[in-house]
Amino acid sequence: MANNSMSNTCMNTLCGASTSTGSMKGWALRSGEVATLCNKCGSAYEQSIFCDVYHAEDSGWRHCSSCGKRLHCGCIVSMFLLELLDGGGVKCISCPKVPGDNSDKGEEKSDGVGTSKVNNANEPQFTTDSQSDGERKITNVAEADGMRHIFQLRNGEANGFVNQMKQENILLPGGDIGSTSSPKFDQASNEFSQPAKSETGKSIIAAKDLHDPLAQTNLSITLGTSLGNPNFFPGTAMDERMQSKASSSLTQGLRSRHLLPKPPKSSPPTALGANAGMVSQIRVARPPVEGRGRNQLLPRYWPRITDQELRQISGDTNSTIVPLFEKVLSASDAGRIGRLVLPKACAEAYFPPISQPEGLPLRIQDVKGKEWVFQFRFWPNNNSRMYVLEGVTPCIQSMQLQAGDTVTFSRMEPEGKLVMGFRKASNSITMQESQPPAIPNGVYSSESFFSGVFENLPIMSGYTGLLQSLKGSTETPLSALSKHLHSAGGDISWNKSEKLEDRTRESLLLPSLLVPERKRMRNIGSKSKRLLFDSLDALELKLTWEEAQDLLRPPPSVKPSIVTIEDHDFEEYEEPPVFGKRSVFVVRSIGGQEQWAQCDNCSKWRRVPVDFLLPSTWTCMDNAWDQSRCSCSSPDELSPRELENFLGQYKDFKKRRIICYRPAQENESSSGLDALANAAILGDVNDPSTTAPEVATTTKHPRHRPGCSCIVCIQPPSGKGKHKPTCTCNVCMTVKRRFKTLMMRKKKRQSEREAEIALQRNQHLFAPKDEAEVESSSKLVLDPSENEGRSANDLESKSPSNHPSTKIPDTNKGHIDLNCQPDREEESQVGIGSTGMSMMSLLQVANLPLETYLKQNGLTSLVSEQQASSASHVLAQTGESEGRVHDDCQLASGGAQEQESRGEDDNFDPGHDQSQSDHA
DNA sequence: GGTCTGCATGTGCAG
DNA sequence: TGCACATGCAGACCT
Repeated sequence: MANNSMSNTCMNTLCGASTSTGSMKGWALRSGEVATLCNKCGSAYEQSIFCDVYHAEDSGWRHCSSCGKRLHCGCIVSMFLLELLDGGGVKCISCPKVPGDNSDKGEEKSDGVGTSKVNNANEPQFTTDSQSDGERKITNVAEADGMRHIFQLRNGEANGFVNQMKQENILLPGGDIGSTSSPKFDQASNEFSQPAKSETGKSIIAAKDLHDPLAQTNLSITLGTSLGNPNFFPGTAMDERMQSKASSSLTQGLRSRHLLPKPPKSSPPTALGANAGMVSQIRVARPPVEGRGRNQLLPRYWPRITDQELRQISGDTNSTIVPLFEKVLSASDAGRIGRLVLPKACAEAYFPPISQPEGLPLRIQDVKGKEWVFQFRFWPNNNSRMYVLEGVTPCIQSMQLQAGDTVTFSRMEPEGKLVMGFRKASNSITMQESQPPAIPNGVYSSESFFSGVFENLPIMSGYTGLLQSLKGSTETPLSALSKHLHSAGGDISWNKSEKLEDRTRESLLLPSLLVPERKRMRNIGSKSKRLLFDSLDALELKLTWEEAQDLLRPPPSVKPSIVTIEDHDFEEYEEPPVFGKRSVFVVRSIGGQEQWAQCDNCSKWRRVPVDFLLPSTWTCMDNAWDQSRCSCSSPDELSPRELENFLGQYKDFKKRRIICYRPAQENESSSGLDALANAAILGDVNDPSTTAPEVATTTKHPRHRPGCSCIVCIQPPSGKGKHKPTCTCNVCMTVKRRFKTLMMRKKKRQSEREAEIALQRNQHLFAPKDEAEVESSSKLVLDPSENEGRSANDLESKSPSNHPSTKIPDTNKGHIDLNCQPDREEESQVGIGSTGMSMMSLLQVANLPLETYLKQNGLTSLVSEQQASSASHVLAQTGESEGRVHDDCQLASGGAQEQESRGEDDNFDPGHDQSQSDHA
């Protein structure tokens, strides 16, 4: 047998081990499969190439059970030819269509293959290998034309191509290889006279036809595993499906060739064609050649490696990187179990064929050059196989990967080494900010593909990361983004990306950008219980009470009724508020406040009147105050630098908010609003040290009107210095008035408690214990006036768990209470009367000067605190929120002491009061 | 008790 | 409807 005499060299050119030295090891696998592994270098992709070498004479060649034609096995060509018979033996699949072609029967001449693959009319047909070279003409004219076209196309690179074809010929399976030498390769490469080459050429053409631009790419063809390791499962017929699968693998392999680094002009004809100019930068999924069967890789596994990344990963070496596939890590993959489930198609296409569940060790190099050995194996699963890589935990940990991240498998050519890259999938703005800027990370910004290597990714990676997240290039968000990019004039830079990011993020997470992320995340857990939810996203979505309040707007077309309380006008709406659009307030250095709104269409920022309440949607068209900027086509009023500064500080605020939010969450002794209310009353909301001095942005309180006494609005104006204790401005007066109200409540509760204790004491004296308890409890329930008179706080105070000193904010804190009743205060005051405390006396107390009251109640410390802590600078609304956040943080830790010092101040129900103010 | 291993099972998707 | 695959689970094995 000619091929037995052949000495082959390991395709790893750096290895060079040859069969003659015994360095090659092969396994004849089931029914035509063969796997080889170089003992020296571990390269394991040559199985299809040298299969005839490693097959025993008896098993290396099969004869068709029907026609007796000698069939090759386990090689690329035979993928299309071999049919495994249930009863044993093999059969060339062309037999039914080309019967009686026994010309090769018994012939041991290594013509390679029974290439009499008969296809449908649309398929190129090739003559059988029994034909002479002259007869081995391509009968499909179009195909021939295509081949000529290839040569013509490659004419300028003829030498290189021929060389490549030589290389391919070397790699090509079949008897040709086993029995021929390089001259024949040359001949073959020139004339495509060899069936194997015809087959390959066909594939090339097919690939080329579909990926024409790619066809101009580097055709440094190196047959990868994809070309030669179809798994022939026992008992499975090589039906059309298998063919297509094999074809898919083949075309994938061809595709891989086309994915080799190429001139920037070459762009895959993906749906991103519109972005062809950016294609070399954009992370575009490289689909398998389309139309080559139903079993091509699912798009989710298409590698999305930019050419630049390919060049990067290949580094200074001459190696080329052939992206094979990628996979988003599932929780299982990234878990401690250390098993990475491989997509079946990918495993069978790109990894060595394995016939035993034990599989074989696979050496995979990571992007840092470290080599890992994983066990590539499978489990039988529902008449199928489930391929896994075992022992990946160290590698996963080394790369610091987690569920949702992506691992990418590539092959380094010509070494043939498998390379495992990764790409982080973090989508948090904070995470991104925490990363070095060169490796912006995040779905909205960028990602660090092969982060160990691509530390100097171009700024474009911001978009590529985003695009990467958009699985499948045809998804609408991608198009939208593409449009956005184009609308941005193609000025793609990280800064731009950042701006986009800012804009989107500030727009409360642009849904269109969230959608693909969610879609992508479906890969890691389609089951609801498996969905991952980024904690910081959760944080983003978690609106605090006051944040939600910030977004509330008076209901449209509803006129408020004005209620005057203590010479202050309050708007009262019968309809519940609606959510409005977030805006940004800026305090100009020259003085004065500005409100800025972002157009929902073009994302440009427009200046709007300070007192304008933005509706839920707002566009430039609605900018009635500046006719020069009432269109999206109008330029930004802010210079890029101003905008950067403008948004940068807002981002800082958000970052601090996130940081602060956590400890505030952990300490529930004082809710944010509670703390804010107390802090506002004490006037220390705006600690200059904790707020942005000049630009403090947030939304404006919807009810913010002169005289509004809500928690937000009562805060002292900034930039005007501290208020004096004797200040009688509205703000100070409101603060004082509300504090008096607070004190009144405190007094009322004390009185009620005393009265209650006295009552119980009396009941104990004049009634049996049980009866007294029943009466007492029933009185609480049955006596509506008294029950109503008892505030919720009072009732809560009865509960041991709600002891004033340990009171935990009720569950309504942090939530919007749209149903609060403005007259509740009155009810509670009625209740005060019922407890025996004179309303007149309370009014007297209320009319006392605050300082007098405080002194009478031993709260002088609060006086000094209030005087010392008046926040003096203007609060732009973000500053308010920021102050709140900081106060949340500060009060979360110090809230207990503060509450303690304030006695029962914590019984002040800010939510109620807030709502009351709002409704007042 | 923890970890590993092999297999089973449920779910979503593609054909 | 079948397949792919994420994950559960039970038994074996290890510490």
